[in-house]
Amino acid sequence: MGPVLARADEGDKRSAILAAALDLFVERGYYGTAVPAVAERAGVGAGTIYRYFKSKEDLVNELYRQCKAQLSMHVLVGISADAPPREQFHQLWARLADFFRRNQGTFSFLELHHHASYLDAESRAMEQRVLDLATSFITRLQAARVVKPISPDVIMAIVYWSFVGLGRCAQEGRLILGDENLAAAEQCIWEAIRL
Amino acid sequence: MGPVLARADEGDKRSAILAAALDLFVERGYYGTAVPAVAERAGVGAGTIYRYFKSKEDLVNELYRQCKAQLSMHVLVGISADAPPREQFHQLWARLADFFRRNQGTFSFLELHHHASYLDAESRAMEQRVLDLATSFITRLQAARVVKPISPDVIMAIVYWSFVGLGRCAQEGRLILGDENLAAAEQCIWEAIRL
Amino acid sequence: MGPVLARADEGDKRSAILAAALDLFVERGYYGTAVPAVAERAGVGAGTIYRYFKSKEDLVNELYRQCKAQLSMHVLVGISADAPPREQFHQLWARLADFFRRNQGTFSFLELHHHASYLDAESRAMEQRVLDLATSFITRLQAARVVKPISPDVIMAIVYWSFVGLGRCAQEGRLILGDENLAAAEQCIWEAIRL
Amino acid sequence: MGPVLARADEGDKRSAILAAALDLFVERGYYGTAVPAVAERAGVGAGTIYRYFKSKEDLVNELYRQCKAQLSMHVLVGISADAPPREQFHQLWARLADFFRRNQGTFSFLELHHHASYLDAESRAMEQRVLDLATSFITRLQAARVVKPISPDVIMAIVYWSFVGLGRCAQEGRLILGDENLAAAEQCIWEAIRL
DNA sequence: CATGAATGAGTTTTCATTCAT
DNA sequence: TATGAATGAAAACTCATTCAT
Repeated sequence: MGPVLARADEGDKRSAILAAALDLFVERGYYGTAVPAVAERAGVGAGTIYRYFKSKEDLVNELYRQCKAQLSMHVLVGISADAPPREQFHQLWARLADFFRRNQGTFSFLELHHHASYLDAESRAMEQRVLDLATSFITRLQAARVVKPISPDVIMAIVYWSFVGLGRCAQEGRLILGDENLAAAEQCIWEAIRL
Repeated sequence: MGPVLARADEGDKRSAILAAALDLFVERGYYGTAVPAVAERAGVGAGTIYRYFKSKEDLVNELYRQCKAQLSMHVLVGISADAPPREQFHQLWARLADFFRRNQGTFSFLELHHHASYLDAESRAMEQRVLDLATSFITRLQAARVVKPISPDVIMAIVYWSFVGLGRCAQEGRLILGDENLAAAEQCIWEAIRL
Repeated sequence: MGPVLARADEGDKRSAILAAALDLFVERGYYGTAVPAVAERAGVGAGTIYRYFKSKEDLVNELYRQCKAQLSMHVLVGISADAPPREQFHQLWARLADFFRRNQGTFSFLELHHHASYLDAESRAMEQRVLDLATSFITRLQAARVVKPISPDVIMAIVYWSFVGLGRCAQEGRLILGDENLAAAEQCIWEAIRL
Repeated sequence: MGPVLARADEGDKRSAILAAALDLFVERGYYGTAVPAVAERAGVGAGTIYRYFKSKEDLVNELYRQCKAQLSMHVLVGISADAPPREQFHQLWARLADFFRRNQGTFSFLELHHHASYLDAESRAMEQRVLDLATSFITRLQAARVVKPISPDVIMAIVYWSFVGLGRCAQEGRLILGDENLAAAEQCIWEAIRL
């Protein structure tokens, strides 16, 4: 077996561990999840996890960073900055919805592990970078006088956490996050923030 | 002394345990909090907790129900149903803010333990009752044609979770939840939901 | 209330505790029985037990001695020494059976706590006294050349433990310890030991 | 090395735990024996016991079944069914004595844990199988008109429990279970049951 | 590299005993 | 005298981590 395949295998194993950890951390929380349980679901030996991650804490932090990067890539990067503001907001909302539909686990994980005590400096730093990205997006719309000239954090909280709330309702089965509800919510939130 | 003081002492100890558990569950989560740690912070022996609560799970459920009741009492009960709709919404928002300011721990606890796997049937039932109360409040405003005629759950998610997001930003220090920001957010959310 | 009644009450309480302990020790064993459980079944406060007994170990030892005394009084004392030997043996057997029928709990307790590690010197001494009594009874029959001239302990083991075995079978429901089986067993054991 | 040695090691550890548990359960009883004490005597870590046994209850049940199987194999299986009845009984008695001499702990354990509340259905079932085996042995001798035609359970109780009693006396040091006493007791019990 | 048996510190929970009332 | 709430030491059991294979 050549080194290419070997590296692919390595990647596979690492990914399998991260995927298994994601599922279990969402289901049972960080402290509620045993490392051997992650190993079993990933189909690897318990010791193998320690080849790829220094500790359980390291694992959850790596996972957090990966998920955060995925979310911000998917949602924030590449929105057409020269489209009309309402269209930009529509794109943002649609990307959030798309990400949620395709990566419910990732979304739940991020939300449940928000600001948890075991997140390290690097994870906090990455969180800050994403926040900065989001803030600059809002500030641009405010500068164009299409979004209310209030604290960008207030705008951000409203947009992001409203969506989180909708996601939770959907997961609890109290709401179907179909096109209709998504469109209605989008319009609500737009009216909330537009000038 | 008489039984009055004795009962007060009993209540004191029970309350001390609940208060200590609230703090620690918010800081470290349910699985991350050891029962002796709760005991120590409450200033009682570890065994004493089991006089008042059947198990750690029982403790977290009792706490959940107490907090949920407190929140819904404070926020939903007693809003003047005959005031103008905008005024009713203002009262709701002000009560949320007031509750948050005075019971940040309670608020965080409820939000972190939302739909956790260790919540029992009774806690779920209480949650449902509070949801029903909130839904009927929204439905009334929709019937009066002052709130958008979309799924009440969407309205509820937007109002409640926007506030949760603001609370989180405040706790992380990214936002000061003063009168100005609160008023701005209130106006945003009103514009989000009003017809 | 006069001292007479008070003392009667005291006796009642002590007896209630001993009776409760007997039941529970038989059901769950010494280590398997909690002192508060004894208190509850006896209808007294947990602390009260420590007015009458120095410790759990003291309680089980007092109980052991009381039961042992009861058994030996009932079975060994007062057998007509001048009756024919077969009649003496019949009396012994009938008394054992009678005691078992009327005090199954006491009988089981004695048998289960035979030579347990928590029995103290006094209890062992009482056990020895009862053994001596039994031995002298057997030796007398051997001197009269009606019982086999072998070690009295062998005779004793056969008589007493055969009866214990019958009692156990009865308690497990595999045998009804009625007149018929008792008479049959008596005749067997007599033939076992008679010269 | 190969899997053969590996498996032998596994078996060694499991056996060490069972042997340690046997000793301690005999000395202090089930509830009186702490799992870490078993671990220490077995020379393994406390957690290791839970690799081999699901719980303390599982451990005691496995041990019970193993001991019961050993006893019945040793005593009941392979008695020459075509030897003269008195010789068959002699073989039985000699096997009991031999088993006792070589496995005092096993014998005591079985006797102390007879019908204990923590024995599970499988253990009870195995006990029943052994009882059935013994009953059929007795019934055969009764059919041949060499043993008294009374309830086989009475016969069994007399034979087995007399031996138990002798074993106890020996363990307490009140009796030496040498050839002489064994032969005397054997003759007694034979006279007890023979027609 | 990968494994999973082994471990002991840490978890939840129980209980013998004390002591304020 | 009687109580039962309070306690902390010790129980059963779990799990992050290591290491021999």
